[in-house]
Amino acid sequence: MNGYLAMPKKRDNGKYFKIIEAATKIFAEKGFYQSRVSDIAREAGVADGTIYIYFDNKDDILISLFEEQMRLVLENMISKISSLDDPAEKLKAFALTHLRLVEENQSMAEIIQVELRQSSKFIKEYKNEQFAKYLEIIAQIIQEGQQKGVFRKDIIPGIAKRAFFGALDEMSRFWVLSSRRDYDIKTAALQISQYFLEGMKA
Amino acid sequence: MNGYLAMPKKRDNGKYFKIIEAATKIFAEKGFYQSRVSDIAREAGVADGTIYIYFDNKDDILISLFEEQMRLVLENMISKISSLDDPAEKLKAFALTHLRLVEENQSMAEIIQVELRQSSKFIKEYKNEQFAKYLEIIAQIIQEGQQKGVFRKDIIPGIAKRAFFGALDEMSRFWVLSSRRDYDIKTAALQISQYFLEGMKA
Amino acid sequence: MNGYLAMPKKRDNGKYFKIIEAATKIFAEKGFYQSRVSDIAREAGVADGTIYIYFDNKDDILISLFEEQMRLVLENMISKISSLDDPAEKLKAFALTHLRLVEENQSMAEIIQVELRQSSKFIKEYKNEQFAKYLEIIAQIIQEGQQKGVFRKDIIPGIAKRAFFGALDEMSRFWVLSSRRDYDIKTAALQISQYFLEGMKA
Amino acid sequence: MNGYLAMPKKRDNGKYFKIIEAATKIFAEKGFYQSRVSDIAREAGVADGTIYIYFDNKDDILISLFEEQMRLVLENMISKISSLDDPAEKLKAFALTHLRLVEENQSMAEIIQVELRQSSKFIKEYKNEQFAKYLEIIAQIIQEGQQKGVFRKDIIPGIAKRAFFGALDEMSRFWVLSSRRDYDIKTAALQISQYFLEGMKA
DNA sequence: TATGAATGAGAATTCATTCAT
DNA sequence: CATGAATGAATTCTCATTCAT
Repeated sequence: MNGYLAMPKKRDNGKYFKIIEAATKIFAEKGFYQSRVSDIAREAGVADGTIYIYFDNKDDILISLFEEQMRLVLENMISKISSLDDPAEKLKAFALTHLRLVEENQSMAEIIQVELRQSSKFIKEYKNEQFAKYLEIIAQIIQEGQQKGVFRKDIIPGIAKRAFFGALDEMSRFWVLSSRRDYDIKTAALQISQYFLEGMKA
Repeated sequence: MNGYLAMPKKRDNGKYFKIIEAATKIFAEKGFYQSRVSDIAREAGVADGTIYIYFDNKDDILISLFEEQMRLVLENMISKISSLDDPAEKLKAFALTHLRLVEENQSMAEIIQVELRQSSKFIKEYKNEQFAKYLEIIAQIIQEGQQKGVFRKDIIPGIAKRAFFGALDEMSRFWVLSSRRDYDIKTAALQISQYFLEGMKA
Repeated sequence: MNGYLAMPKKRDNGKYFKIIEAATKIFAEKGFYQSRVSDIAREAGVADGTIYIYFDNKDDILISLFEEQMRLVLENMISKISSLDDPAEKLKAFALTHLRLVEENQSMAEIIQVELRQSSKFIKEYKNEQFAKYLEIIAQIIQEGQQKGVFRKDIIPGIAKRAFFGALDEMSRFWVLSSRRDYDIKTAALQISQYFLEGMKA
Repeated sequence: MNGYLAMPKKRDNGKYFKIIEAATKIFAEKGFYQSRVSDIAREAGVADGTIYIYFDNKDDILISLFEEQMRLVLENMISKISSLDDPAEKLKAFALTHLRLVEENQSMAEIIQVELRQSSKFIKEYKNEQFAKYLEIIAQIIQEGQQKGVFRKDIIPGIAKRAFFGALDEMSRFWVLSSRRDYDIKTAALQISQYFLEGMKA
């Protein structure tokens, strides 16, 4: 059932995901460059060499981990959003869902924030399509709002999507990296959505 | 005005800054971990060993580079803001100045965005102190606005400052990393300030 | 008989001992500080990195080499001595065995004499424990002789053991370092034992 | 008055000896290879480069230090011995003087013991003539004793000189390296001389 | 498939020595 | 003579990756 091209990795037994999980933990703890392949192997309970049966190299672990996770995140987000009609509600839902995902998945969030989204090595060489799709969800909400006449026409979706994502992202970075939690998720999600909703209101 | 203690070891001749400049270029090009100390030395036109007369180790180059730059950025931003009265104008000025600094100083911006986040915990934590000061400028503008009654009282400055910075930051990350420039700086700065100004208007 | 904990990391194949042997040769030839880890690796026929699978670092090679050898030397010496009854005969046997061990194991002897003394304080202190046991064999012979009434009671074993060992050691140092051999081993062993036996006779 | 050939070093001001003194302290503390030329320079209160005006290189410092000191030691020892007639008294005097010199000059003693006499690098390349002269003093005492009929004829001076020196040396190594002092110098010197005197008595 | 010992290229850092001032 | 900043060769150790078992 798995297409050859779309799923070139061996995933028969659980090892592929065991390694992904282990890498998620290790990368989040120490960062990509500080993490040793053998650390991941130990954490996953496999031999060093086994990693290279499932992944091409260390870079590939990071990218696979990211793709794997982003697929889930995108699915999750789309299902949450698509059941709603009102663009304003969609935006609020996006904010809340995003922050919740970060909270439920701290390690992954830290990796995406620190290692992957910002890593010049990867961001430059690796065409980050998953992330672009994620941003595009926001852009679509905004465009929909503009078509429905609830958001101002002069809002530039290409700017607003980044601004909105950046606002959420900075907030979650703070949480992820500082382990402090001054404001609860709902409050933060609401405040941020509010700034933008008011700011973009027609 | 700079205290003796804060002063880097030696700056007699221009070597200290020549190395900082070289490192800025190299780090921006290849990333911190991909950069070799000898790359920096070659770029700076000094011997490898000379680096270690002016810096303790590779990490110290990154930290010094950051400190050197943040001093300028903070000074610059404060001088731009303090000449204005209206909190709304201050926020707009912050946005514009921030994006301009990024543009004028691409390599440095890239390093701060990309490298300082993936570096060792020590550096991350170190960075946060300087960075916190920068964020605090925004918080102060917001509080001032609330006191003057131009911003809503229910805005939480601790959230808003991050949201606003994150919006700008995401925008500039896009520029820095993608080398595309779909929107000009003024447009982006205005749009982003506008979202927030409208969103926070009393 | 050897406890698990005292056992070097891995000895599956002969690599551990191949490296010890290679190091013995190289250290004896060039001295500890003049020897390169890669020299040892080449001599042992392994890759540089392989050394670090079996040893923690360069110092650890020297320590292991010494420990490995001292175990043999102590066992050897004790078995030679314990079969004898007369303290005078024991002392002669000690002298002869010591000089023979040195002769049969020139490289090792040179390392113990030369390198362990000039190495870091840690090694010096470490060495003393094993070495103390060796000296104690002499002290016991002397005490036994005093109890049996064949050695004078005013002999201080703590001084005599060092004097006797020092006499042998200086003799063997001469051999080891000079590669001259003016006197044969038996002659030297007998002369030296004689000085002391006469000197300590009751 | 200083012959050109015998005294090629510049010693005008006190710098030459200041450096020798500093090196003596530093080498004794950390060992030759662990000592940095700049450590010596700092200790001597001169610039790094100044060292190279007075010495050819780091090795040369060690050798010069040794020669300088051995000259004094030899002079001292010869003057002490030559005033005595009885070979037995001479041997006792040698032992006492040797141990006193060690005690009065701990740093130097440690260097001679650890760094120079045992250092394969130097001992092999550097023809240690001063040390040979020192040993020869002992041999002469023994030969004199044999001629006077107080020492047995079958004593081999070439062996006995080393045995006697080795006995003293091991004793002093113990003092120098362990910083313990279980027996006072006179006791040790007397015991050791006694062993040999009795052992060599005709 | 799975293993993990072995590999060896690679990189940060040190420090004896030089030489322009 | 004296200085000490600059040099750059040299060396230990790491770690991603391979491959014989």
